Amino acid sequence: MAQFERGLMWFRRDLRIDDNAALSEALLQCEALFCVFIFDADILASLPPDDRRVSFIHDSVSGLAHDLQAAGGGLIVRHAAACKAIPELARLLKVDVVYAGRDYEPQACKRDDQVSSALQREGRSFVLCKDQVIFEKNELLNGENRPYRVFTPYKNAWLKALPAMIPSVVSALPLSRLVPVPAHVAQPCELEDMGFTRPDHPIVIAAGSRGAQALFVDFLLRLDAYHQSRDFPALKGPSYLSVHLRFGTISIRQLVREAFQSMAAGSAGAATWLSELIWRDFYFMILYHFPHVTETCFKPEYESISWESGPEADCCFEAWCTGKTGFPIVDAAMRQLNQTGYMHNRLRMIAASFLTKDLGIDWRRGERYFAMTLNDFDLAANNGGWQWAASTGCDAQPYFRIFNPVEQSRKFDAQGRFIRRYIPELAGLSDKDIHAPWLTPKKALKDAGIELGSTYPPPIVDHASARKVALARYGIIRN
DNA sequence: TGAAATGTTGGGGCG
DNA sequence: ACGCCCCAACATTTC
Repeated sequence: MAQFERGLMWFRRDLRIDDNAALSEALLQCEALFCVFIFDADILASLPPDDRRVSFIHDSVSGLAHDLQAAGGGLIVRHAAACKAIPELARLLKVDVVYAGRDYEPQACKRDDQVSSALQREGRSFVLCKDQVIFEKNELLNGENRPYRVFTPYKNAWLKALPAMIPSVVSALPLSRLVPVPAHVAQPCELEDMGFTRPDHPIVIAAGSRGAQALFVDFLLRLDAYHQSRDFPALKGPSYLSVHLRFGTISIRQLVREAFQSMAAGSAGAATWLSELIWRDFYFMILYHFPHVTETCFKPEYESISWESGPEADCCFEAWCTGKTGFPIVDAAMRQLNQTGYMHNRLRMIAASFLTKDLGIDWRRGERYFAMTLNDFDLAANNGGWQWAASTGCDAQPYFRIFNPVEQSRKFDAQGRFIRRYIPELAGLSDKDIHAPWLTPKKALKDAGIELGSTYPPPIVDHASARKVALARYGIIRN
């Protein structure tokens, strides 16, 4: 027996029908269910017109609309401020309830509070369902009944609690309750209508849940080798599913189910990959319990660090952003980001370490740049990753653990294959020389057609001295 | 999910 | 054969 007569499913970061917690619940509780996606004008206003992510979302929304139509329903699409548009639409459609997947970002929580009160003022309900994560809020607490701050014990508790949390079978949904888009609410919502254009270099990953499933199937063939290949940016090691997880075109439960089963069957690759998925849950949890991390260091004492600022620092930051630091692995990483919107995880650590430790620039500036450029940008994971690298976060690497960009390059791109891909002007250097052109004999440079300072920049800092400066900068924490 | 600095050991060259 | 030195290789400590 359904609880409500008419309902509205509001899709946000869960652009799929399969294994969608809020949609499942809405279908079970409503006799008739409308569906909507809002291109939130409040968010879109700050994005450039050719933002890759907007066209990816647009494609994914089209796919979702198609899937809903095929099931006998439909997707209402709007370009508006969501906090107003949802209550208005609820009134127009005379629904009793609005369902959505819960969002843990502070701004989204605020928006959902507004939507909730606006709906309740008119006697409608607003139901948020856990969908983005496996464990949320207080579902995993430590012995003192407090949120975990260290990853390893969190992971152990997570793994122990998992079997009870994940349902192994998804029951069939009453899709016949889906309602098509009523003629009087249909509106055109093409990219151009919203002031956006298709980017010259769109996200290369296929959008929509169909794109996600194809990618997942392909990754499963490589899963067992994940732990061996994932750290080498020249290899096809990662799942590349992050952008799909970001927009919910694939379900985290589906991924975890697969990873857990393979791990139980003895796959070391699956165990390592599952650990990465747990990191994702961990950072969602941290953001939920400690929302101050969006503005300040998780560890308050790290706020007393004085970062480099002024024209010289601005110049260094610019060089970092554009991939002109003179450190090939860092520059290749940043050029991959700028050209594709993706950066390999190992390179994210190297680039973040370089900005904060070698250049002494505030992690928040790097975080903001990644937020603008990463296809898979997610506040919780991006903030967690940056604070980890900057040593300011919970369970961060100790501040004295400083990456040497040349050592990292030699270790993880030994043949320079990745560097050559993104810095073709260095391609002529030998495998040995390509990691540090400034140490290369003059003749070898000349033979490779390189002139430091004109074809490729000299190193922007001396790592050994930058390291000492960083230790002194962070040393203030000890006193 | 470091790397540098420092300490220790042992083989080999050499007088 | 022996002591001495050098230094690579490895281990431990430190940041």
